[in-house]
Amino acid sequence: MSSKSSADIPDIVIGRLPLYLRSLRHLQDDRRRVTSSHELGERLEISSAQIRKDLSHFGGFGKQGTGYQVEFLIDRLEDVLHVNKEWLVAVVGAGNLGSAISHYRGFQDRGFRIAHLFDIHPAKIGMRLGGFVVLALDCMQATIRKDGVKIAMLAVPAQNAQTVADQLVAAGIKAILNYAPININVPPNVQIQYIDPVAHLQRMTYYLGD
Amino acid sequence: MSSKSSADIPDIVIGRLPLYLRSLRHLQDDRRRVTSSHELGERLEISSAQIRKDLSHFGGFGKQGTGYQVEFLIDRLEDVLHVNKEWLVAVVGAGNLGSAISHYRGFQDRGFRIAHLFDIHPAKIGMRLGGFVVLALDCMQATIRKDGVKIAMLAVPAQNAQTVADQLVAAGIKAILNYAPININVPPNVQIQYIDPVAHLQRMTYYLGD
DNA sequence: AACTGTGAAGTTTTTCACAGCC
DNA sequence: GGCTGTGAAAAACTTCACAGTT
Repeated sequence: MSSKSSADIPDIVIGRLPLYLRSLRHLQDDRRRVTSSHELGERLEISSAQIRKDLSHFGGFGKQGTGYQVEFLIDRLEDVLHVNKEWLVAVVGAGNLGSAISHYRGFQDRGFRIAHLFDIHPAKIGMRLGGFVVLALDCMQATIRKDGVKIAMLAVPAQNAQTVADQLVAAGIKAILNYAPININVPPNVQIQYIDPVAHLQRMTYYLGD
Repeated sequence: MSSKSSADIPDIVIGRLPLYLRSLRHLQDDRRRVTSSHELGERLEISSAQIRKDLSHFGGFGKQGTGYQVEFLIDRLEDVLHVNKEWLVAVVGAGNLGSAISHYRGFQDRGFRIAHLFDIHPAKIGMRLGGFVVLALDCMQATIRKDGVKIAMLAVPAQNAQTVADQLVAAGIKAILNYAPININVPPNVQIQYIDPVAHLQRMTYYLGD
C-alpha cells in the first residue's frame, strides 16, 4: 500500500508507466475526468489486474467504487517518472534522423526539451535545423557540461556510436537513447535504451510466414 | 532438440532473435567465423544460458566444444525470422519522420525495401524524397494491393493514425510499425509494433532521480 | 453496483548445473 | 579444456478472486 524504495520495483513495471501516462493524456484530451483500470486496460491491451498491481507499487492512487482521477493519476505518474520538470536533451548527429528528431514537436509536451544539436561534419556546422544551430562535436563535451545536460539521443552511424557514447558519458550524460543499430557499453550508472526499427520489423515477419 | 511449431515459441524469444542477428552481422563484418553463446552474451548483456536456450528452440545450431559458425547461424536466424527474402514496405506520412525513414539506408541490407511513400497533403504529392515520389493517400489502397505489400510504417500524426491503419488493414497489410504515440486497434491476424522515443526517455528518467 | 488493492495461485521466464561431445 | 543443449530448480511475472470501500 505504501510506496517502496525504487530498487524494489521491477523494471518491466517502470517500462509500462509511460504507456499509462500516454493513454491518460489522451483521455484528458477527450475531457475525461475519471477512468478505471478496466478502461485503461482495454485501450492498452493489458489486463486490468496488471494495471492495478503496477500502480499499487507507488501507493493507492485510485478510489474503490470510483476508479482513478485522470488528472491526479497523471500528476502522480509524472512524479514517479520524474517528468514533472523539463529535461534538457542533446542530439548528436544532424543527418536525416537527427534532423527529424530536431523537428519533432512531440518531445516538448512530454517533458523533454532539445537543448543542442551536434555534428562532426564541417559542412553542417552552423546550419539551422528545426530551430537549432548545428554545433561542432568539438564543443560537445564543454557545452553539455556547462548546461548540465543529462540525456542524449544518439543518431550517428553505427561505427561511430561507441566513441561518441564514451564522450557523452565523460561529459556527464546519464541516459542515452541510441538510434544506431549496435550495442553500446556504458558504465552501470548510465541508462541506455535502444531504438531499432528493423528489429521490430523482423519480429513481425516471424509471424507473417513466407 | 528438433524444431517445434511456431505457436510453442514464446514471443519474448522471438523478440531477441533480431538482436542476435544484428550482433552476428557485426561479428561477420569483423571477419569472425566462429562465436559462442558466451561472447554473444557479453556483447548483448544477456546470459549465455539464455542465448543457448533461445537458439535451441529451433534446432541444434552449435557444436559442442566449438561454438556457433557465424555465417551458418546468420542463415538459420534469417530463415526463422523470414528475412531470407526482401520484404516490400510502404511508408505512410512524408513529414520529417517519413522523410528520414525514406532516406535511411539501413532497411535494405536487413531484409526490407521501401516500395512507396504516401502522404495526404496535395503540396507534397509528386515531390521526390529519398528516391521516392510521394504518392497520394487516395491511391494507397490500390497500390498496396497491386504490389502485394504486407508491411507498413506509419508516420502520420497521432490523430490520424487509427484511420490510416484501418485503411492499411483493408488494403491487405499484415504488419504495422507505428511511430505515432498512440495505441491502435488492429485485427488479431495483423501484427503491430510501436516506436515511441519518449516512452524510452521516461523509462530512463525514472532511474535518474530529480 | 462498481471498483480498487492485494495475498495466493498459476504461469512464464531465467538461471543453474551438468551430461555429452569436439 | 571448452563449449552446447537441456532437464530441473529458481525467480520473476501475471492472473485470479475476493475483502473492503465508495
